[in-house]
Amino acid sequence: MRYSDTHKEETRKKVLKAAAKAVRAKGPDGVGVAEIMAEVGLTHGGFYAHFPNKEALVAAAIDEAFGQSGRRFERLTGGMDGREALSTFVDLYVTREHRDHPERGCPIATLSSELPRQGQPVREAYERGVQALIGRLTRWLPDERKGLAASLLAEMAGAVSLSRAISDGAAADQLLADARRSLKLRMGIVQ
Amino acid sequence: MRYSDTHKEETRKKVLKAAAKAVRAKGPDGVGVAEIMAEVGLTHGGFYAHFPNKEALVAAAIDEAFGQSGRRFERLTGGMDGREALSTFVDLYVTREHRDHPERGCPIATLSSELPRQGQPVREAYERGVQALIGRLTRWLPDERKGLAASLLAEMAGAVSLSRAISDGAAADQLLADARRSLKLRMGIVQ
DNA sequence: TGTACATCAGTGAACGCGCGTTCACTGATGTAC
DNA sequence: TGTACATCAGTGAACGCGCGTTCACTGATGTAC
Repeated sequence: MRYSDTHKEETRKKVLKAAAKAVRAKGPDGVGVAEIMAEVGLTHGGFYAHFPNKEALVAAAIDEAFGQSGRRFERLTGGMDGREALSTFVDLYVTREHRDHPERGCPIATLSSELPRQGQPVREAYERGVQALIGRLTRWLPDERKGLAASLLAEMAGAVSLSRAISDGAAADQLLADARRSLKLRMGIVQ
Repeated sequence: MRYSDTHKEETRKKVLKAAAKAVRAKGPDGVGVAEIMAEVGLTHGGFYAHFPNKEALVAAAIDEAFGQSGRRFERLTGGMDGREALSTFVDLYVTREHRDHPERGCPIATLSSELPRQGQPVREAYERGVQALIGRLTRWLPDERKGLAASLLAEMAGAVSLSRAISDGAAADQLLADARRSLKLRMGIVQ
């Protein structure tokens, strides 16, 4: 063979990472096959040796994006108890930093509204990611509040999402601060 | 003149309404000029007598969509005091009905994530709509909670948006019920 | 009153462009004999 | 050991399609004289 045994797999991973980045930054419809391949240093024709079509790439990219975010949060909350982990999570998620950098943020805040209109494989990948995040929050929550995970996640994503529409920085900060306070109350972290 | 004095204005309004419907159902990038004109019974070439370009149509359609929703909520809460209006609003907004029918729902829940990536005129129209809704909520809230309007709206839109990603109907209903309870607590409607 | 001209919403062919997808080909290397 | 052939990731031209936009034209009616 012309290339090493792992070469093809490595190329696929590079394509996937470039696609995950593009999906975060521009949404599922903002990803272009030729653009992604060029970013990896290849031409568009080679794409179909790795993925059957664009939709499969987008679905895989969404899995990858959720995977990246998940691993990041695992790393940042590793060794913490539930209470501390939740508090850290809220303080990382519901922030000006997250508002201002969708390209490295949570896929939910970036994709929520347009995802219901995507094809089934893409919607399934998205739901897998959402459920994984709900699972993570559920594990951290005390027994009597475990059922709230989904609605807490909705509040977090909604706050970041709406804050991106508000051009007045101070008002956006206020929104985020109010959301953090509400979330921590609901989680039982503060009174 | 071949047409009545108001004919052109009427046509423009029909185009705008069709566009508002399409924007709600398919997002800003799902609106096609030819499709919208066909829906009104015209051909695509005539479009440019009414709008300078597609972006202007989308921006106007978003204004129109927010206007429609606003008038609907005004009608449904007319004559109520703040407390009752807020409660009614939450019970209309954070529901399975709204989750299942984005095409007649709030533009925020349908557009939030993709709007930051739109051009300036579209983003401005969206922010106008968001601010109008925040204003409406603020008027209804008691003095000591007025600042919470934006974060309450974020929680409502986030709940509807995320519930659309959850295929298990019972889990989605639970999310919405939890959100309604949290919202009414934060509004001071229930304890 | 009649005729020539202006007006203007709407028509539909055409253009340009981006983009997903296909496909014949390349060229380096492994394998069969 | 040498030669012919198979393999396969990647190339790049080409195709089809959708879509926004342009533009010469239509045809009904109002207006000037």
